[in-house]
Amino acid sequence: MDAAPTVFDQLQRVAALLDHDLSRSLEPLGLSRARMHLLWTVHHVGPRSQQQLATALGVTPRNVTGLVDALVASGHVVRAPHPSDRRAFVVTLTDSGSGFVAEAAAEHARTSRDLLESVDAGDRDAFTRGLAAVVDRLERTIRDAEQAP
Amino acid sequence: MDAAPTVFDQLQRVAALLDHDLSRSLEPLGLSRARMHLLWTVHHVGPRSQQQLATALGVTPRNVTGLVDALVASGHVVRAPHPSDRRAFVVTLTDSGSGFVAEAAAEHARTSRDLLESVDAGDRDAFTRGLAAVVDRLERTIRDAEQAP
DNA sequence: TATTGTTATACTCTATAACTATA
DNA sequence: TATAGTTATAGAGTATAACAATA
Repeated sequence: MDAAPTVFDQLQRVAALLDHDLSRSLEPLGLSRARMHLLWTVHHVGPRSQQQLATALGVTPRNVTGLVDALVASGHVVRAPHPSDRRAFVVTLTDSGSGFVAEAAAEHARTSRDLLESVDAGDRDAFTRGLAAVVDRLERTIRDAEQAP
Repeated sequence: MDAAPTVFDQLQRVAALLDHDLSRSLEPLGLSRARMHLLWTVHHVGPRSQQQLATALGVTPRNVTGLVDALVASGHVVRAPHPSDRRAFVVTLTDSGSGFVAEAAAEHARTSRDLLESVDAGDRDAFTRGLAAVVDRLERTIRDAEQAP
């Protein structure tokens, strides 16, 4: 018989399940994780140049070109001319793109409520605090690892 | 100013951070996530045929062919003849592969301990219970969604 | 000279379909 | 006939490098 799963195991399991759940909800709408991520980022930081999006997403500018191409083709974003720099485009959500992000946000809120309700009422505050602490610790670990390579 | 992050947001953040951390630790060793997943699976379920690995990993047999090819080339696994079915191979870890999995397991244990220690001592039990409840809920949600498509 | 986005090229992971050798 | 694994082909996501237009 196996030992009890560690916190790491469980968090990995959560990651896999979230990924599975997200992909499942996105697929019928013809949107991949990477494209949704770009859509989501544009929604949250506002219309930006492809360079800025590349930085925000942590991928190369070339990669953003491909993702924006696909999202333009599917009608979720448009490339608008940059007001002061004729080399650059400003990537902006269409109504369709905005509606899509709003729907996704609503579903996230639903899932969030369900997940929190699945936690015993007396454990909820401690769980929430613990989760925040874990996020902090992971962020710090990664920052440290990147600063001293 | 943004509202406080939801449980969903935080779990997604954890997923992204874990992914980042794992990729970072694997890259210098020349192992991708997908290959490590196969290695890990062989370690946990024991030497298996490629068909069985495909089922365990939730990918196509063709995909397993490619991953095993790469892991054979890097010396982490070998294809042994199946004792009773001459069509099949049994994928087995080499010493190098086993050593690698052991190292990864040790690092996971370390990370797990660090993460749990980052949670306030009084919150730890509730956090652990809450995490288990969330995993259960996610698994149930996905199972339900797959049974009634 | 430096930056923005693109073309060119390549690699990994993934999938489906057709094929070979065995069962 | 059915199964195990492979070849053939395709597509998404990612990367680097070289190049055009513009800053």
